[in-house]
Amino acid sequence: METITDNQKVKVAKKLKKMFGHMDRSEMEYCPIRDVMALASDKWSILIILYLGYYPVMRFNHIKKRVYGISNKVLSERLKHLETDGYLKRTMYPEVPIRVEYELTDFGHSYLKKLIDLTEWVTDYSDLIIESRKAKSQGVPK
Amino acid sequence: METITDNQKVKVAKKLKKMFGHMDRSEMEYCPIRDVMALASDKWSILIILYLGYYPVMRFNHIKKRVYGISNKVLSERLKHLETDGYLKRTMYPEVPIRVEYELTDFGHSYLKKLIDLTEWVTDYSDLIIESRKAKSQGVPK
DNA sequence: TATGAAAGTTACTTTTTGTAACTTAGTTTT
DNA sequence: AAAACTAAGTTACAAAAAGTAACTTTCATA
Repeated sequence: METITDNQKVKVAKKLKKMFGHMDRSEMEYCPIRDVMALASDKWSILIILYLGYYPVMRFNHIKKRVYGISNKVLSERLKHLETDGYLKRTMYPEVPIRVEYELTDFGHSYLKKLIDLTEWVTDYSDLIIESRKAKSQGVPK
Repeated sequence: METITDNQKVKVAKKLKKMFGHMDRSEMEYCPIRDVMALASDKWSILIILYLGYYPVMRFNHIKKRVYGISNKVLSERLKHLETDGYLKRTMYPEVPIRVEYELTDFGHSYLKKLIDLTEWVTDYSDLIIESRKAKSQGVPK
C-alpha cells in the first residue's frame, strides 16, 4: 500500500474541513448527505450499480442471478429507490411475459466511476485485510 | 454533472472486466471482496473513518458524539471490526477513568482517501438526488 | 461511604432482511 | 378448452441486525 505522506494528509484534512461544513451537525438534524449515502453505499445497491456498468442493460432476473444472494424483495426495493434517486432508468415492455429493462442513467454512470475506484481499492487490498483479520482473531501471543 | 463520453465508458468497462474476474462467481461461493466491502461500505463505518480523518485521535465518547445517532453497541462493534480488519488502531490507557484512543492506521488513511472521493461526489450531487426523489414521488403528470 | 467518569456490555424491543409461496396476464402445449 | 409456462414482481411469515436504556468496572475525589 502506498504510504501516506504528511503533505497528502494536509490535503485530505482540507477536503474534510470542506465536507464537514455540511456533515458536522452534531445535533440530530436531518442530513441530506447521510440520507443519500445510506442508499448509495448500501452493499446491494453497490453491486447492482457495478453489474449495470458491466452489462449495460439488464432485466430483473438477470440482475438477480448476478447479484447472487439478493432476494426478490430487496432487489425490488433497491431498484425502486435507485430509480427514484435518479441512478437508473426502468423501462417496461408490456409483452407477455412482461419484460422490464434496467440501465444506468448518466448520473448513475458518474457514480459508477466513483464506485469503481472504491471497489478497485478493496479488490487490491482484500487479501491483506483477510490476513489482518486472521492474525488478530488467532490472538497475538505478544 | 460531467457527461460521460463513450470513450470513458470503454475505460470503465475495462476496469469492470478486470474486477469481475474476481467478483463474477454467480454461484454461492465465499467472496472475500464482498466480505470486505460489507464492512468498508457500511454506513456507520464510513462515518467513523471520515471523522477519524478529521480528528486524528478520538476517544469512544467523542466518536459517539460526532457520529450522532450511533448506539454504544453498534459503535463498539464497528470499532472492533475496523480494528480487526486493520483500518484503525486502538490504544488503551489503564487510567481511571479508563482512556481509550482510536486512530487510523496507514491502511485506514489509504482507504480514507477513497471514501473522501466518494463522499465529495455525494456532497456535490445530494441536492440533485433529493430533487429527483421529490419529483418522482409527486408523480410525474407527463 | 457515596459520587463520578469513560468505555464499554447486556437484556430486551423494534426494524430490516431473508424465505418461499403466490399473483398477473397473455402464450403455447396438451 | 384447460393446463402449464414466463417474467417480474408482491406478500406473509421467520430470522437477523440494529436501537434503547440500564448496568458494570475501576479507582480517584468529595
